[in-house]
Amino acid sequence: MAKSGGRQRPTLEMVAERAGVGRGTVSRVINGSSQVSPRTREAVHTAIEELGYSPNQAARTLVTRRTDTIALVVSEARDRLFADPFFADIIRGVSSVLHERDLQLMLTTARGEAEHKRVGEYLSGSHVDGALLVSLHRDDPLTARLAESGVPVVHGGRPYSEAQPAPFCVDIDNVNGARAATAHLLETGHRRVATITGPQDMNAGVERLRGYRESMAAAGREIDERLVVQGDFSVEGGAGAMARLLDRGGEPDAVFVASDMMAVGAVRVLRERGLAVPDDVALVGFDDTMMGRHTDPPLTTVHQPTVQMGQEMARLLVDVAIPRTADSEMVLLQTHMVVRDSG
Amino acid sequence: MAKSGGRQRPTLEMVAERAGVGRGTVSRVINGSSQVSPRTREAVHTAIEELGYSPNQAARTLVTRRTDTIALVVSEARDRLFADPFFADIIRGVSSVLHERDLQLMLTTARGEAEHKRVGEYLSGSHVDGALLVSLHRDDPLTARLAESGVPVVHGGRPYSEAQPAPFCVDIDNVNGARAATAHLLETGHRRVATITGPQDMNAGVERLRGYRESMAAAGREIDERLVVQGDFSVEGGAGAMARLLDRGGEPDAVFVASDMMAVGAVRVLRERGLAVPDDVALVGFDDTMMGRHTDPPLTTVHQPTVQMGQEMARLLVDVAIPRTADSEMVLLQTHMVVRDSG
DNA sequence: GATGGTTGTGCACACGGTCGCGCGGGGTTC
DNA sequence: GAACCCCGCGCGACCGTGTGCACAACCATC
Repeated sequence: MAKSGGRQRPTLEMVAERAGVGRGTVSRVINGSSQVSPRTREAVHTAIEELGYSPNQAARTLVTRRTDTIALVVSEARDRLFADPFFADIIRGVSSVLHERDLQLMLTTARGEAEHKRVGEYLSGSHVDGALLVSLHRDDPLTARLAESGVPVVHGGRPYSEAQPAPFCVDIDNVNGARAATAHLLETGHRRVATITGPQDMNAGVERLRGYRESMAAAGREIDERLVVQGDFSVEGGAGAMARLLDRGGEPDAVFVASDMMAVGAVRVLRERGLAVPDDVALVGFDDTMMGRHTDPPLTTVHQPTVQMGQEMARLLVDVAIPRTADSEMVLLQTHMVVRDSG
Repeated sequence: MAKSGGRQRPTLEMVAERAGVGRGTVSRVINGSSQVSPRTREAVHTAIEELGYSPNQAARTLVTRRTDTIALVVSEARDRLFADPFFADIIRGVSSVLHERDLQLMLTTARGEAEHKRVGEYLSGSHVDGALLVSLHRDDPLTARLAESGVPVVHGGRPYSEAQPAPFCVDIDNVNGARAATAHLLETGHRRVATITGPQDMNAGVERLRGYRESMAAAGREIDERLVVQGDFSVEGGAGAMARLLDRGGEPDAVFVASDMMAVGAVRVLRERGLAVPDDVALVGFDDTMMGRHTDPPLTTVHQPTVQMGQEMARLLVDVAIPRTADSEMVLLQTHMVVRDSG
């Protein structure tokens, strides 16, 4: 077409012409700038400046096969996704590292067979240099699909099953955290310590329940199964679980709740029933999200370094998984108790 | 490992060969599939299936100049960004619309001259089809830069100054919302209604203050300037502002707080000083984020349709700004009061 | 059976970079 | 002063896809 439109984006060629050099030289200046005289470089730089040139990523990607883009895939329905500050913190951590490295962040959510298929195809299409997978459930086929197509992947939290390959993985010590939380409730003199678990098709949910059981066993307590109810990490799920817990008649005087969001829901239900926190029922959460700091009472909880988890994931992907400097690496982050007023 | 070095991504050419047709035909089948016989199309489709072919986005972008990717740029420091559930809701709305349209979401944060320059260059580099700008401050040079380079842009919230062009814009009626909140406090019998404002280098901050002033004027109240303190939309900012408000001695018995996050901070400070909410000091927030629902007491606030705002932004960008079916369009969303317990 | 119209397909160029190859010229060494 | 090096740079072949254009094949029409 004719150059009618006027405002044409400048190309390498135009920069080269203006600077009085060849395309290749301009390219060299922009990238590694290996072998080029200071004088020429200067000329090229001013030409770039004057034209307001910026390289066309598509053209570059076509030949280098690098996109300088990382995908963050969250396996949740969109409306649940951002309801939990946990994800916000992950994004924050990931974002900060990618920013240092001059990489872009692509945000994707997917839940269910169909969407996972779509996302899998997309990611396999060399649109991104690698992918970060978060919040995987048991039946998520994404892991296998990506492994097959050779896309570098880092998992946040281990997949549910050992069968799913996760050579690169950043996780927190869920078992230990849950153990500490439960132990805290036991040590503060509570007789009937219940738990509201996370979804049992996620590793984090399973492990936090295991920690609870281990801690109870270590203290020589039998577990009344009426005191174990399942939630889904959401506020409403927590509320529902707490209601069921009370209705079952196990008469808990303390609850280890496997996420802060659920704890928020639990507190609401307790208050509705006229029960005081922590006097009638003590509560310990998990995650230490912003929510817990500002509820009433402020939540005693297990701090997990969520932002750091995002950072480590990004680092592992960019520094190890993509360059393939190792075949596998696992980062395990520790938790610690944050004692506030709820338990 | 680099096993199967032959594991080459299939190209159009390979598909064409397998289907016994020319490259062009395959391309036609994949895209508009305008003029191609059913028999040929079938053959091509099975060839695609068998090879697991997926088009190379970079090559396609290079010639079509379309990336099928939209950028969401949040003009805040990264650590403040996701601390506010407001942004989470925006992302949720944007994401849902983009998903329907088969578009990808690129997430970017930028604060300050240098970062804005970088982001501006990046976005001008035809890496995305358009951009969504959120949380602009007065001095943000991004708007002008992008307008100049011809990148389609939709603003979330009007820019601070009329001088900054924002042909496509989705905003909420801040003035009306603030008016309603203030009026509510006046109508419930409060004598000395103060306000904690948002940052005054942002339009939302300015307008919510204006709504407060208008409402006070309409009720015939003089404004004691000791009752007007500035916050920054954050929890800590709200806490600091509330402390200053109390220290100034204006003796407020109610406060319109220009964001829920600040209200959370304000509640904390009031409690620390032994003041009851709402009995000693009533509070009305703004935003109606998840936080406000679970604080104690639950926050009376001005609901703004944040998710919908994200959706409208995405729609406006994709349906109007990018195809340029109109030169400008402004969407104004209404707020409504949500009366809970804090005021 | 020749002709015209229609439909479907192959061909080749363009998109804007990267990178290896090869060359010219200035500095060094005998 | 000539031979040699090597640094700095231009040149052109790709990367994989979209698309206008020419053309072949087919059917209908006279």
